[in-house]
Amino acid sequence: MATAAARSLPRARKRANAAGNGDANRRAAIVRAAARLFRERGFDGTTVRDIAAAVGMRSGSPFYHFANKEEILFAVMEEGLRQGLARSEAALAQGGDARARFFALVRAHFGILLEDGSDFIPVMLYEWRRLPPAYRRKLIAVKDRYDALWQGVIAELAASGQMRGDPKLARLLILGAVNFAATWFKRDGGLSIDALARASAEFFLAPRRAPGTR
Amino acid sequence: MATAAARSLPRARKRANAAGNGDANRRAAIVRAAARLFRERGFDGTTVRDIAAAVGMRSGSPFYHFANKEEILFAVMEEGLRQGLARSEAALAQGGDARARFFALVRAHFGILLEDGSDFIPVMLYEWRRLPPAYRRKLIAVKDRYDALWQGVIAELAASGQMRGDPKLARLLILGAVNFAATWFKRDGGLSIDALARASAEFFLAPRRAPGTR
DNA sequence: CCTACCGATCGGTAGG
DNA sequence: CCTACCGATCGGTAGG
Repeated sequence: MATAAARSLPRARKRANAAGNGDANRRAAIVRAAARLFRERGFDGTTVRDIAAAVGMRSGSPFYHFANKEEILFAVMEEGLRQGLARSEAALAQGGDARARFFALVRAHFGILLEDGSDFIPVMLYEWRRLPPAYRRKLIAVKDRYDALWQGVIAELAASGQMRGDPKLARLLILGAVNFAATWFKRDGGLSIDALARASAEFFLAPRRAPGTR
Repeated sequence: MATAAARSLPRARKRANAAGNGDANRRAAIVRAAARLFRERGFDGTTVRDIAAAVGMRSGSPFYHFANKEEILFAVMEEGLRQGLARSEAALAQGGDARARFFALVRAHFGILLEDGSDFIPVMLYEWRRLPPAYRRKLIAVKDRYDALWQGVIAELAASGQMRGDPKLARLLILGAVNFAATWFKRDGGLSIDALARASAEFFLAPRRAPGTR
């Protein structure tokens, strides 16, 4: 998790971390504040001074924790993928048939996008181009694992006639539809995240045959 | 179309336009170049110098045509909506049943997002937050007209059992899925825009009953 | 539309 | 992690 960051940090920082003091908490606070600001104002629209002020530091101090601004962006996205994978795997671990697991995955992903403090994945979706290619490569492997979770469930649904079309296209369309909710969903709009997830999942699935019909 | 810009432009510019010379061409060239750059690098990642250089001007010259950088962004989005509305209305004007018009609308929108030189609407989708609120208000009315075109066709499909779920949610999910293709679709990927549009529209529609079954 | 320029801001650093 | 600072860049302008 800290592999990429560790390579370019000052020696003093590495010592502090090894000593097990509270340094990691400050780093996590920076990442959290940066995620919120990057989501609200974009990467280029957020200054390192903004991030520092949000955690009560002076303007130069974030560079004690990160070699440069891009590394903060990388840390935000890495944290998003970590949380997203953990949450999605937990959803799938509850078991049930393909339909139930699909519901759980849709609900988990809406949560990652729309719940309070869930700024990490939206930043990854909307600021991806700002991340230098060298950093991108490190995240793509993790993104692929995330996509594979979806692909597995969708392929299962397709095989049993519960979802139409090519499974890969289905995955891209479904994830696109869900991801775009980050731009239009308002929590005070009367629709809960649970209800949104349920209705969306139903929309994507082929209608279930009522028992006793054929 | 030029209403918003005209208010804040230098007097010399207004005179030139009224005289009917080629000034408008230079302005259009700036908007086109800005659209491409904003899409590639984002609004904050693009400098006015970049835009000027792309059309063979010196760094200060775009300000002869636009009062400030935000006004260039506004012009890009305004042009995108103008083109998008014209193209969508043309698609609908071809007539046919609701299913055929839905296909035409999906195809038109994919074109607006994915064809060469179609940078205007992607900029609107991905740089919307960068546009100052006063400018946003002017565009929302046009955006609403665009949404209404989709809502009409989708409501018709829903009423005839060819689309499931709440029509408004269906519109948001479908447009989200289509819009997100701007981030993943590669023209050299072997899938044509036509084929993508056909397969996607089929995915969203409830299965058509085969003739002779019930 | 160009020349020449300015004030402000920003990412980043040295040294403690 | 702070103080004090720098070099570069950027949006924008005056005057022609």
